[in-house]
Amino acid sequence: MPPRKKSAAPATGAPVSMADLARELGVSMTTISRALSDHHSIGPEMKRKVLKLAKKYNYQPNRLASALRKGRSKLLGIIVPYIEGRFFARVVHGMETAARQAGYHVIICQSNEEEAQERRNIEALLNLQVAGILTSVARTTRDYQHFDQVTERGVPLVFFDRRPDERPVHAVVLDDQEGGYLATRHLLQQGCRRVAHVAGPQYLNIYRNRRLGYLQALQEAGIPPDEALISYGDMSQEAGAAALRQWLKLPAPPDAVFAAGDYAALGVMEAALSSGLAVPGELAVVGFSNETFTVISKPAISSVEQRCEEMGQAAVRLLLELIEADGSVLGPRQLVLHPELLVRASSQRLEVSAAPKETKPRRK
Amino acid sequence: MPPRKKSAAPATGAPVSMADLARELGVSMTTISRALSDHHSIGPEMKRKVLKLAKKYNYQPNRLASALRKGRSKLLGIIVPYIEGRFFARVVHGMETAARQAGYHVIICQSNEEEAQERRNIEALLNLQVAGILTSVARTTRDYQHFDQVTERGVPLVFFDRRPDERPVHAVVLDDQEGGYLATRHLLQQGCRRVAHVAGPQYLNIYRNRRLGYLQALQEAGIPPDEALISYGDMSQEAGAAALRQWLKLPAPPDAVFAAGDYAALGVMEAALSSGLAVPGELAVVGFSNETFTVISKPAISSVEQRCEEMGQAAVRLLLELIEADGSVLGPRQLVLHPELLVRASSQRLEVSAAPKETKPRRK
DNA sequence: TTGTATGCGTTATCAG
DNA sequence: CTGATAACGCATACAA
Repeated sequence: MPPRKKSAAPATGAPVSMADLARELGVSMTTISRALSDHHSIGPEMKRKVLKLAKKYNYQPNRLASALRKGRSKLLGIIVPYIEGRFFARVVHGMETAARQAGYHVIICQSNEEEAQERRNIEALLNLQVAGILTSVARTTRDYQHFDQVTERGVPLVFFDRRPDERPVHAVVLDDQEGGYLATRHLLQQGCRRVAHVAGPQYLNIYRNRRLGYLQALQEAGIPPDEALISYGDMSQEAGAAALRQWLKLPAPPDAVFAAGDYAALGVMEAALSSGLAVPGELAVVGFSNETFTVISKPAISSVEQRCEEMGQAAVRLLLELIEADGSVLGPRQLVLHPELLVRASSQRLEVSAAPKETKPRRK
Repeated sequence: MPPRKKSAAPATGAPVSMADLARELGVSMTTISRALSDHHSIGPEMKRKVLKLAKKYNYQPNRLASALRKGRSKLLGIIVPYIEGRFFARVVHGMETAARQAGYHVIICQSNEEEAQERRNIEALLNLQVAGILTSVARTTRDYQHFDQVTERGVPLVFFDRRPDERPVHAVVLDDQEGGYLATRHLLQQGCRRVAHVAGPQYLNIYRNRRLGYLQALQEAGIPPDEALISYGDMSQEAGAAALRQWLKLPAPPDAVFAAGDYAALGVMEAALSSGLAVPGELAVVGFSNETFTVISKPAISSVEQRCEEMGQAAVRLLLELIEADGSVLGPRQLVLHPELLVRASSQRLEVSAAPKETKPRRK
């Protein structure tokens, strides 16, 4: 192979290093390094010259070398259960945007909801010397010591949406209870008196909290909860439909349903319509997650918006704060985001006088 | 700060280096390095000892140092216009999966459809010494020299879905023309004779090709194309609705519509239904992209599935091939994936005797 | 204000 | 089969 040329020349796409620039200018590498990082001890004269030459040769710093030297890279690791769902895709969108603005880049890993994969991802990210890690715990994770390993190594860790319970961790979460409360209260305000609930797996805190919010709203309205009106399932469309069919057999069937997920809400609604029930007239329905199809379905489904992008951005901001604090942060930092109820046709019983369809039409 | 301890001890989460292991075992770093990378010139005895110690101290290699030394990392850069859409999220899912299986990690960047951002992303990825780059060109990109820069630096580059026209690049794309052809032919086979087309911006090759497929099917059936039956727009739901309203004013309105996107198809369908037209009875509709809502809408919308995950995996496989070939690949490598028409209710005019709703029910 | 020297953790090239 | 040594490109403590 051809020997390295003496004078820096961008003939081919050859990478130019600081040493090359130093040689060319007849100064030391230190000067170059300082000039490029805008160190105060460099004369404006020199600075100009260095920058000019750097531009001329299109100098590009080797971030890896820099990271190796400094012991920390400008990389953030993200571990999500899966990326193709709408929720995580939107969160990652917010994260990438916030990270980029701060000069960081993000490495995406998927755990596929498996603890073992999560463990491997953590290890790999640490080996890549990431500056911090953002993660949403896999469904199957029961043991959390691989997360402890992260903080023990001095790498900041922020959980988002799904966090380990009862552990003092940094986290950004949605107030799911508030979401459940808002949805249920809204149904009660529409005049409904027997509000049923399609609940998700209770070992997941998000579903537990949505259910708590449901109960809170009932209690506030002085309505005793009725376990017969709560259906536990996997939140699928079919689960929602099945739940409704059961409820219709009751002596006093519900006049409203709050489903902890949009697919279940859709299932409820379709089962209702095909049983000849009017929606929202005889059965009002609210879902959760603001999936794309909620706007499109007939009638459009009211739903709780989770502010995914904000969650992503907030998580990155918190992580960067921890990174810059460099271990001097004491207690766990928590950030709770507030959900937003989007009222659409499926729950709109009372005629709203000249009001827009969605209470807060913030989306484009 | 406390001085580095002499003997490697995992008291805190202190990173253990090869030097630590070497000291502990009383051998040289070279031996450690070789034993860990399973070099042939290391005795099985020694190998065992090293591996045991590495496990004991939970040694983790510093990938950055390795990459710096070898001049290439195990990182792949991905640049997508945006990650939160279903299409790119699914593609990235396929990419991450394939990359992980090969021991690589992926860095995600978004261009936000802006050429300037695309340029910055490329620069940043090169500075991170990625082993290769996967990208889908931003809408606004007119100048391609930032891509040339990548290959000039010796870094393999693979385009997916959106590729620069007329340039000899490595690319994995969907056969959009075939998609348009399949959709249109299917409508003709259903007995439709006046098939209209909602087309997208023609400066994007994907929409151009879908339109070509449409024309091809017409020609094959001996039906002369009618420009009055082609509507050009932004593929929004409203654009689809507007197109249909226009067509209904024609002396001979269409009896079928192939829309180059699902949202437009939905718009067409809803406009038709609200004009009292029966779907598929009086107007058959086929969309493109297999969006989630197509299954959910009433009637369910027939659509062309793009095999996003396969595209992502294929792109990664091609990229890895180029990386391992180390510049010895001559001409541009092309890979064309075949779309799949999913026939649902919106286009099903003829009764299919005891056939499943979707022709090839491959999805779960 | 600038330069010298050293090390970050790994791998490759020698020589033994 | 193993070891000493020199890089990779950058950043900093220290000296001038």
